[in-house]
Amino acid sequence: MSQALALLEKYGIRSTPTRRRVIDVFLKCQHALTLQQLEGEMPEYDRVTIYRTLLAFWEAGVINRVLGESTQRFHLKKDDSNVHLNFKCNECGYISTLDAPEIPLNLPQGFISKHIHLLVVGTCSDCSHEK
Amino acid sequence: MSQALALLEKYGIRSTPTRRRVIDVFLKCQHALTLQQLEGEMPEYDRVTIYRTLLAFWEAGVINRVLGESTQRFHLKKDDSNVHLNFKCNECGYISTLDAPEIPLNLPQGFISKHIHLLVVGTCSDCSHEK
DNA sequence: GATATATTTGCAACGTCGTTGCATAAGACA
DNA sequence: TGTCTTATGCAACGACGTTGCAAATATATC
Repeated sequence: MSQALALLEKYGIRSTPTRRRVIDVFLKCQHALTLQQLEGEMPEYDRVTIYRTLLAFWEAGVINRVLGESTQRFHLKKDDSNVHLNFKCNECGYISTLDAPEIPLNLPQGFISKHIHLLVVGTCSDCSHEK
Repeated sequence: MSQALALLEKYGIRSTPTRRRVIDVFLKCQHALTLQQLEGEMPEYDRVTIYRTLLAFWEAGVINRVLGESTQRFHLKKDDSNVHLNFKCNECGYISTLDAPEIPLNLPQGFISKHIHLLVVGTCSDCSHEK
């Protein structure tokens, strides 16, 4: 069974061509993708359908939204951690998901943290080596 | 001299009614604001003018953008730290700027970090006390 | 203080993006 | 296979960020 099918089954989501295709694209591209990028990778599918597919995936917990960008980006969820670390390279623009460290948060009295979104902006290894 | 005027002078920005007003609004509201919220607070000024004012402030380093929201939010810069910590309350929706801790980032080889944006999502003290 | 120059303002308008409604097509289940 | 549920594609909307341009305003110079 394909990896895509296995994922859909794991999260209890109906298998359709669009959905299998979206997962394949995510598996192929290792960085976080915008809706537009997905459209570009699978032009035979409708924009709205991809949009709704992402919604369904998001609700089911298959993917994560990257916070920190004007246009939304998504990537397959790696683990169930509450800490989400993404790295945005200013040179190539790619957003990669990294393993999140423990964050020593010192929130003021009364504040309750549910999710921690970390976006680190800088230069990725590919781009820093090129110089 | 008003606080607004002092700020404008400090950053070498021309003083105009719009700009002084925008700063006053920021000083009054302690949380991060969207363009729309600013419009609401100063309806006698044009939407685009406020937009361009924010642009100018942003370029001059007067304000920071909060990353992590679909609609952009801005707040007066507190210090020159590279770590930006904002807290979004899921109940009331307000975004407050908190003092940022040291982040023990363990980036892979070759990654260079310039800015660290932290968005903590949860419940703020006001909303958690209400229950 | 008056004039010339550089910036800012307000208005109109556009493009992109996220989103919804609805009729049709396709998956699930008996 | 037939029925029911869910997904798809198309059209279209609204919000938001953005630009161009002419008029108004701030700053510099005399």
